[in-house]
Amino acid sequence: MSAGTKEKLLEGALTTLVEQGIAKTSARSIAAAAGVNQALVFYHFGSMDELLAAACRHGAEQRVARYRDRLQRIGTLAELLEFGREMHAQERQAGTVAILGQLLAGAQTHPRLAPATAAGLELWIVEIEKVLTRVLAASPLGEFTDPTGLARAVAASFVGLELYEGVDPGGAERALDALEQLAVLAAAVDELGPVAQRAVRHRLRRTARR
Amino acid sequence: MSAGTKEKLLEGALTTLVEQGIAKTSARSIAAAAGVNQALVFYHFGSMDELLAAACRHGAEQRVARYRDRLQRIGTLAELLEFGREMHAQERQAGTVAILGQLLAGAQTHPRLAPATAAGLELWIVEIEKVLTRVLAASPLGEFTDPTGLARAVAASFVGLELYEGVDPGGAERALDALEQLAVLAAAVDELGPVAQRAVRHRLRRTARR
DNA sequence: GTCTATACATGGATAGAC
DNA sequence: GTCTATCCATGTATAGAC
Repeated sequence: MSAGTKEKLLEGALTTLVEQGIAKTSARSIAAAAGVNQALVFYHFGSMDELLAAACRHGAEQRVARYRDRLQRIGTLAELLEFGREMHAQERQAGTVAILGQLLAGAQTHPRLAPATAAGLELWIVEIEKVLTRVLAASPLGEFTDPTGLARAVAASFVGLELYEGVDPGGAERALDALEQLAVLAAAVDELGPVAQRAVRHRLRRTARR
Repeated sequence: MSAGTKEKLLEGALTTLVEQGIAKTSARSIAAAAGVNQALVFYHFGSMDELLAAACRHGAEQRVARYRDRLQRIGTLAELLEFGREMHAQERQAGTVAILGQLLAGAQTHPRLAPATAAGLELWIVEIEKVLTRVLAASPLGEFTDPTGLARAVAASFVGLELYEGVDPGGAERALDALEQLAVLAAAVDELGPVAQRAVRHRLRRTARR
């Protein structure tokens, strides 16, 4: 059946990206991972470009769907932090971020792959942005932050951290801890008393002009 | 002359990584970029692995050296921010971050490349860590931050942002702006009056336990 | 839709002349 | 140290039988 094979190839592409990296992801390696004949890559997708582009979209949609509902019910920075840790652990194990890292690296010099990868990443970014917008609007920090930009920064940074983890797991863990410490710090500002908040705001308004 | 050819190959490897990406970086493409014979890759370096590892180290040392002195004279978060912007613009143009992105992606599934890439990144991290340690020690934020972890987070995030920029330049610019806004915010806390600082500290001490 | 076979390009690596 | 030539593996893609 066609749908079965197409699906197998999409999944095969994703596992190959994780296990072999973009440099060794080929029609043959994908077909082997999918357990199907190599020629079927071209029958179903026409070219490697198209298969990788489709796999990127497929993988991102599949994964983002797992969190959409839950993210919608998050209201505070502290809640977001806790759930973010959970998501991060799950997606790390699933290889989602590793896939994005490999595709992003490949897309740098591969015009056909770039828009597809951007679209895949965008699926994540949209969700992050929605939560951040909601959470920051209810915070004294809202006035000084840009959820649209921050969502993109968060997504890109996670990819960078995942790649870093591949060559220095200890360093990456230390980096994640430091960032979380920073986020906890921001969450603490949320709960500052009104006098202190006013003082902080006043100072920020004077300085944060750019 | 041997030193000349070795150097040419190292430089050729770096430009090839930027222009073609890790997936299409080969002994032939590097030799072409270097303007030397393909067989010389193996005469001088033995294998592609070794050449890439050497190129990574070579490139990082060369680039980091440009900033070491200047970074040593930076004393405040605001100064660091301004100089960081300058460094970022220069290194982006030189392709330094793009190279690290490609090597990191390749290293994920390439045991021999991983330690070399980690070492190259570490050269940058060490410098960032030194400045951050100095700057944060003089700041009320010092008590709540970990320069070692932050330096790693900064380096990894920049790689992620660079990769993201390759597929969505507008989004990446927005992300960088948002992060800079955040950094300016942190710099503002540095200059808070003593009363407000005490209030912030008090609150943070109570919350930032992890 | 799927398989075998195959053409044709590219890449890693070595041998041996210069 | 450098060049030519070459071997062999891997990769993209297509043709044609089933």
